[in-house]
Amino acid sequence: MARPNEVVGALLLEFADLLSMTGGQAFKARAYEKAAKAVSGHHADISTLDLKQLEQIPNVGKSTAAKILEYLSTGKIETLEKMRLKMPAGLRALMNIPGLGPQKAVALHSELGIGSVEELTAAIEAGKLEGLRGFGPKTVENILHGIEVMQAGNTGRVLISTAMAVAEEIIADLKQVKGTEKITYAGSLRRMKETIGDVDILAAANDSGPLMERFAKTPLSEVIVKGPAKTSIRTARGLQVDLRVVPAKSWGAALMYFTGSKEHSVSLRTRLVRQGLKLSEYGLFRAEDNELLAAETEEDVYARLGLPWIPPALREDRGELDGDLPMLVQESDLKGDLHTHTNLTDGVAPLARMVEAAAKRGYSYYAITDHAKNLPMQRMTDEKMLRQREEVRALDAGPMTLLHGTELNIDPDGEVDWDHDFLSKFDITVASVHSHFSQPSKVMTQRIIRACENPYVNIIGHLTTRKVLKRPPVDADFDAVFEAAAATGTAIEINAHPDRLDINDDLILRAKRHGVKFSIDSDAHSTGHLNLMRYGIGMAQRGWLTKAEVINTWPLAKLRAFVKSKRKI
DNA sequence: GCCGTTTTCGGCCCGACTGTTTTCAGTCG
Repeated sequence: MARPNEVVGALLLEFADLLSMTGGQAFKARAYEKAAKAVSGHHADISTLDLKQLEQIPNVGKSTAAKILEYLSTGKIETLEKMRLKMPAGLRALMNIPGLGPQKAVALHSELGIGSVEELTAAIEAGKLEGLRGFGPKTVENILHGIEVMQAGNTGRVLISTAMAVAEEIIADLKQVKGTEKITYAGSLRRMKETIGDVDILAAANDSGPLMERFAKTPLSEVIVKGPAKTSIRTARGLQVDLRVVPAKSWGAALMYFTGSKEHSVSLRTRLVRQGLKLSEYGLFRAEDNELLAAETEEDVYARLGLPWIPPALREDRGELDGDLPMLVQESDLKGDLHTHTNLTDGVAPLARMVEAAAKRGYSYYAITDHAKNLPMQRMTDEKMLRQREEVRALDAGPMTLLHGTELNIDPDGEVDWDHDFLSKFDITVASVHSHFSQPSKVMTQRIIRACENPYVNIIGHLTTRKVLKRPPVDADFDAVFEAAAATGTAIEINAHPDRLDINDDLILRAKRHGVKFSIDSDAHSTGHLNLMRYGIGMAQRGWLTKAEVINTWPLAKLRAFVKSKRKI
């Protein structure tokens, strides 16, 4: 079952949508949207909070707090129920059609009684929209196309790696255009969010024409809008890509503007309005006389606002404007990878190739952690594992130190594959849940805590076992797990594979509060996967992590001491 | 509905683009 925070967040969002459809309440709707986001992302379980504590959540006031309490005690929110009665359930789905917002949705309902996507399609086919104010032939055509796009499942979010590949390909192409002074990706991709809704590309050039022309001709894509400052396309796979072109002198302000997040920008803007300033994509200006104060670099603009440059991963309005910023962990801080596979189990590359590729990354240590024997499909045996250890020792000629480890299976009771004697011969171990995902929360929690208590388990791998956009996380009391991990000296993995990104930023922030240590690992099954670390680093940065909190940035001696001290418990 | 160095009322980011409009509303990010 989902956390109460997410359930209530979704209800508040529905409330916001319904409000925006009734019109004239735009600010109220926005307030509920903000509250919804704050509640979903709040670190504490809202079902454990009282009225006062609920009101402490930013953007949650008396009214929303009361609604949350009402939901927690009765299972529903009376005012929401009443609003639902006024609007057909399918009307909200109309807003998912690209180009169709709340105003048009409600017009379709009040004028023609349309309350679902099916009814809208039928009405268009019957010509009923002709003559309806605001619905000219072009609009109707766009709506039909929007329905097609939506029904093809082409409006959702994509993995960050998918978006990154598209962005890097387009940028490489547009770099060739004459007159392009700078070009980079911005938006949620630059902030390293786990999924990406659309790709924002920013370029600096005096004349935007050639860039826009070239971009509009991107193969296998359709143009959504095209103008001198902004052009949007949709790729065949349904990913929207926006290109903005600004003069080089506005680069910093524009990069800030298009990097967002929206919440960060709004918070920043609200503050500076009070100082008599205003910020747009063209620069920071004094409000009274429009004097340009800063624009060329992000550093300039933030500095003029009395702020340090804020790393994109922190720009989520989670307190980054309020005080000291952490020295975020960087990819160059990583001294090794502690979770990797070879073709002895389900990897595709032999040991020597993996080691060679890892050495090229400049690591000072590298752990081989093939699957353990209780995962039958991997056909692991004691003998195979011991033979691999000999191979690892033979290959270990430095300067990169090889660690022989394994990825253990946390069985349904919290036990792992081998006895203490066998386990004690590994240099380091990862333990992960690979089956029985749907245990009740209490059982799952105890299961993982028991693994943490095993003196030979050093890292819990992909804790929630979720697959991004595919499989939900397991149900467990993660705060209890983090408490146990911190107490036993067990690190929690940040699995860098873009399919997993497990744990994610929200959980990292919660884990941090318990004093947990982390390990950022590629979980590589091929040499190419070693380079996926960038996504794990992105997630760690979004979780405000510093180098000191990440065990694979530590020197080898300190890492070995971390393993050793747990075995003494 | 929420918030506060403009603090219990009055403002809430703001610009680009499209379509329909005859000066602007709606949508989007």
